[in-house]
Amino acid sequence: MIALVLLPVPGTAGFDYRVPEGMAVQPGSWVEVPFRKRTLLGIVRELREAPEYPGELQAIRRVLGEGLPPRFFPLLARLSEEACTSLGMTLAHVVPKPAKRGPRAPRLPFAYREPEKRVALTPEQEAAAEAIGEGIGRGRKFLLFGPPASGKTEVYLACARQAQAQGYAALLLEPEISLLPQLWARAARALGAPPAVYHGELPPGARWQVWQEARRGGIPAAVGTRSAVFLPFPRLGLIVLDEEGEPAYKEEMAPHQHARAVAEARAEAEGAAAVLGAAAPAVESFFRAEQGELTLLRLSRRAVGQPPEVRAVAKGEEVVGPELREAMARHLRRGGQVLLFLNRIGFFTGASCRRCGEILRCPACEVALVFHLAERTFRCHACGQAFPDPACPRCGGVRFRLFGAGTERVEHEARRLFPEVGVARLDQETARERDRILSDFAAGKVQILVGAQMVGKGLDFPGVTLVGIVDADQLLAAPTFYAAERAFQLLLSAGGRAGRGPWPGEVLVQTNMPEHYAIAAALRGDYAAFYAEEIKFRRALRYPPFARLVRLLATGKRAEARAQKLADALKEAGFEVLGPARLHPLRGEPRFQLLVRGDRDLPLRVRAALPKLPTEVRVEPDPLWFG
DNA sequence: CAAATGGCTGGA
DNA sequence: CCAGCCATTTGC
Repeated sequence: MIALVLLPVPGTAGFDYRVPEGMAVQPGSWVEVPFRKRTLLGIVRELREAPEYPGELQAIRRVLGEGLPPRFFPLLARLSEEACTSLGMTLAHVVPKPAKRGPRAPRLPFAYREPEKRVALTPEQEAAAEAIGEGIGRGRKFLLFGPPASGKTEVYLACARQAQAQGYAALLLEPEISLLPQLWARAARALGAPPAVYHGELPPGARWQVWQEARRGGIPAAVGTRSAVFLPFPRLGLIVLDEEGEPAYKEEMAPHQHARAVAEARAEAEGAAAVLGAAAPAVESFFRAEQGELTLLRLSRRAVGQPPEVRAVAKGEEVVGPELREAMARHLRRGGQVLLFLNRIGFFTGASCRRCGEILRCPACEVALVFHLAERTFRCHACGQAFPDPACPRCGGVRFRLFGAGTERVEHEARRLFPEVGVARLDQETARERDRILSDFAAGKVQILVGAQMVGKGLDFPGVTLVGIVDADQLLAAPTFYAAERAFQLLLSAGGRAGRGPWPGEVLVQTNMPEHYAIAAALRGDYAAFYAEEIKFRRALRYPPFARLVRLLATGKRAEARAQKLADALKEAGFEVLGPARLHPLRGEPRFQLLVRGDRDLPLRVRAALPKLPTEVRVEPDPLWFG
């Protein structure tokens, strides 16, 4: 007997190995095999009578358990092909490896108390849950569109209960780990038992254990992040993507899959109902709902609290301008809590030489260095290198004019302005203490919480009455075709953190472009208005959903020549190619990027046109970022 | 991917 | 003429 084994090696369809007599191997098994002078783990793709490989075969050393039910191969093979990577590489990233150490209990959510919530559904929620319930077992796909605090989670949980009642598993996804504890706590109560937890930061033992349990059919419900979208439930009834427009659902590593696409493919293949939930859906998803590819379900109003009052105020020289300061004072005086949101970390975000004006940059990455006060050092945010004592590369000067504001500076400002209240900061730098910070905030030990990304989303603190967006304009400058969509999403969801309790909320947006359509629509909480403008722009410039894109990133010493060669070859083959464009180098490595534009089957056509690619070129279908 | 191979440059 | 460097090929 011969086994075709998929190994974590690029550009191969697998390797033939002999199966020793009596060894229990089946498609999907993890096996240990000799490979050159080392030992590798691989997954058996299929068993054959005769080898395809003409040479001498080696034998499988041992079987380490079951990895993946074979019915998943076609989906994963398609994702691999679209990203021009091997199925073996994809499996190595997607399927947890057998863990030697005994499984540890998954680390459970932080210990703040989940506030009691009303359980009865509104008629709208009821109707949505019913429609989705009918899609269970039928592979239907839904877009659940409702403003912040309109009770989407209640609908998800009602659907999960229905799935369970019919003997199906329910999978509930969030874009970030930080959002899992609340969902987990609510699901535990709504479903009568705590759901399993699965995400990329689980220790290997726990990962393996949860995956195996799911495969054996022993898990009725799970919450997780994008990596959980592959959990191999034998009977999957429901997959929910909460905040489906969040870019965190897109995997950065090959095969660069989007959890939404995987969820939909699984819904089609396994008959599960797929629910994409959002207050600000991806433009692409809303468009698909309009086209009838997704069933649109609307929740029209808040089920909890009342809509916040949202205002734009001019962004002047000060980090926290006078209006925002006044509003903070007012809310704090009344006992409210304040969230301040800024999407950049560090203290000063730029430095220029006092003698010659040169901007201080990372010598290996060319990006502007950011000053961090706590560490008393400049840092490159591309490669992470620290520069405690930089000198101007042009004139040797050592005095700098520091400018720009990151979360650390906002925190500092908040402490200076309101010395009598507790201030905390939650961003990448303090993420390790996330649980403690959020518990302190929930307990009222902290009144002002300053944060980046992770503060804007999902968190549900009834005491928050004021949300301040420190710099809305910066969101629009991102290097992506969907900067406006992202800005709208972030403003709306950050704003949705205000007024979730009994007290009315207020949102202040510091901006110098209050008339920009994304900001203006976000101020009114008007997705329809935003969508109407954005879809015109996408159509005019032929961006998704009116085209698909594939990004090719060439790195290494000969990146430029390589990118140019690829561009020429693709143009020759009739593709529409944008670039090559030079990106800032990373750790001294040059990077050049191409974008290819085309229709539905673009990734496969690109793949067919580029039979063998060097490892220094990565291919990313449906990219979101071009930086 | 990491190791092995093959083709070219350059040194004496 | 071969060490050293690169790009390319190979592994089963």
